[in-house]
Amino acid sequence: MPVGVVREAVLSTLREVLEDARAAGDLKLTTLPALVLDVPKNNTWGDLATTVAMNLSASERRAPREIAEIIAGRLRAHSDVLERIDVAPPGYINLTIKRDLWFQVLAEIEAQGERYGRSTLGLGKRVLLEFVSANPTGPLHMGHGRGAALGGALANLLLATGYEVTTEYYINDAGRQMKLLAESVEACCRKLLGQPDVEFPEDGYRGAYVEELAQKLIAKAEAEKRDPVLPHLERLCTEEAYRLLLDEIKSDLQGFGLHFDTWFSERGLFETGAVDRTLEVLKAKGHLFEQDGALWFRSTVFGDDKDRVVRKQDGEFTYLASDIAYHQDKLGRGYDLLINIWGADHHGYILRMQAAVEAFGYPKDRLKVILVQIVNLLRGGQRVTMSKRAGEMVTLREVVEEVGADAAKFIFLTRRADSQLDFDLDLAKQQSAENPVYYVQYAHARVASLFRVAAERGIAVPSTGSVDWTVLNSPDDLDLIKSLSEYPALLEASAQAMEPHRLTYYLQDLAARLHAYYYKHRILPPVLERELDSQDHLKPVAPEAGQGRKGETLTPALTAARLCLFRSVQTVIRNGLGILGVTAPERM
RNA sequence: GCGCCUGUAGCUCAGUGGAUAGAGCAUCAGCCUCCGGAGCUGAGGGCCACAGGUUCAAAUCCUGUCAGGCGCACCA
Repeated sequence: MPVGVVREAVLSTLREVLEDARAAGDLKLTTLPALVLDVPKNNTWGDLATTVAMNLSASERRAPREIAEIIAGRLRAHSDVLERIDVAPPGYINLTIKRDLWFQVLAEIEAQGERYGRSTLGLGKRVLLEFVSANPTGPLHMGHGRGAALGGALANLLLATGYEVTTEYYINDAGRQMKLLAESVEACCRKLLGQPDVEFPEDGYRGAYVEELAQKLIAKAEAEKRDPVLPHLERLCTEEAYRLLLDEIKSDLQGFGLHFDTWFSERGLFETGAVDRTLEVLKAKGHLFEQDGALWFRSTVFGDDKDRVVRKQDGEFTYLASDIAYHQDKLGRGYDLLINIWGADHHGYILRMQAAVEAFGYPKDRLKVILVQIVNLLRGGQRVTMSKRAGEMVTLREVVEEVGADAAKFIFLTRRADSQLDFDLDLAKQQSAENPVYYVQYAHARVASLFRVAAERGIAVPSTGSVDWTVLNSPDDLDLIKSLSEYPALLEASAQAMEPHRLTYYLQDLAARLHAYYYKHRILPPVLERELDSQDHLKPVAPEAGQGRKGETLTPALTAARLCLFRSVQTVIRNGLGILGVTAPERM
């Protein structure tokens, strides 16, 4: 598994040493444990640490300390990779990496560029990621936005770690909600056409967008010269209203920088008879029964709390029926894993959907549901209330227009999905360090700016092959490189946990290190005013004239090495932001 | 009542069973002759909700209690 040159070198060394120890009879090693390399809490202890000795203690029936000493002794023969090996109580093995190896990280980043960090962890497994899937009964709101940001980032993350990902939006364009929408719009139309006594459906959709929709439909009917309009209303409202809303959803998502590979229609499931066929399959397998005039799915067999109705007394299918058909369809398309991102208020549906998955003969973990907790919108520190019924809500579009897609996405991804999120509109607009997205983007832009200045002065950013690494000898240099080297392992861990938010934290940390380094160390030689020639062209001063903040002498070799280092940081920030779906600007 | 999620610094939150629990904000004290101050440095601040248990090792796993959020339809 490619997790960067440093970890790969250490892991293979460790593996080799353990094999040798077994061959020599030093250790029994009946099973080879999973080798985990941690970054020690205190960087004076070493660069990487392994707890393998402590984990082996039980099976070897020896003190962890003893085992650690055996492994450490053998590791000391590998001075090509490891500079120092220390055993710390109760059985840590702390490893200090040979300096030369660190600089290979920069060469690796240069060689791989935008591919740096990618891996084959997923082994090409096929994943179907379904998210947003909001009913086309109104505009997208902030909760959808969070699901959208998470889904987009997760898709990129899985793609980067070797999965084959398809993104899909399930359109609930059938059923009761659609009917309600049609009735609501129709009532609105009639009112607009001068029928003041029309009854607005109870539980109908209100809000300004319904009226806008009504106006659009009337305009459309008139444009098609349908006169009178009234007889066409019902058809228009059921056939056209949701399509217009769906178009808006599509354009909102596009404005949010999201792309879906497939749009799957619920209506289609009914039209092709898929729902009927699905129920036939379940019936044949003995998972359905009739009671009180309704048709039930015996989901309790698979661990659900109670059995569920799939066809009501009145003969109509429930939402669950088409949803089961939809999931059967997905399963039938041959994916290794189905991932659904749902709002936390749907958590009660997980068991019954997994029951359906099992009923079709698949393991229930073939379906993984990620629940996203609610978003609280804050303005001026006050909660902005959102009520769909009353039509008061802040839409995703409005927020994106106000704060930008980048800030919105990044903020959505600064929390675990499990955690409720306070979205502070004022903070999101603020362009300062308080706003994490600007902080990270600024790090990228700052490097770009530095390169522009360098170019103006005729200083090229060299390739790693021509750089003398021995000049990068401060702890700050190594700290920065170590952060860069952690990126591939971080991506793998994030993908495995399906937690893109880890990446936002990593990027903030990397950006902070870059800003600190930049402040502390000079990269380009200073230009003194007297060096400006008559055409105002900047000329570099003599190399030996440059003094860094700490009094270090800035040589051309050091400038070259640091430019190279910065390019690597820039690449990693750009790659990371790319996975989050956030742009990496050259200028801000 | 049952289920899911959450409880970590004054606030908002990170923290893949490992060492002395971290970041941002807020507070206080500092840093621009120079590559972008949209930046940097430092200080204070913690019974990781509580109580048991598992483990060589628990903020992390298990059980219970308390508190908050969200669900418990022949709606979607």
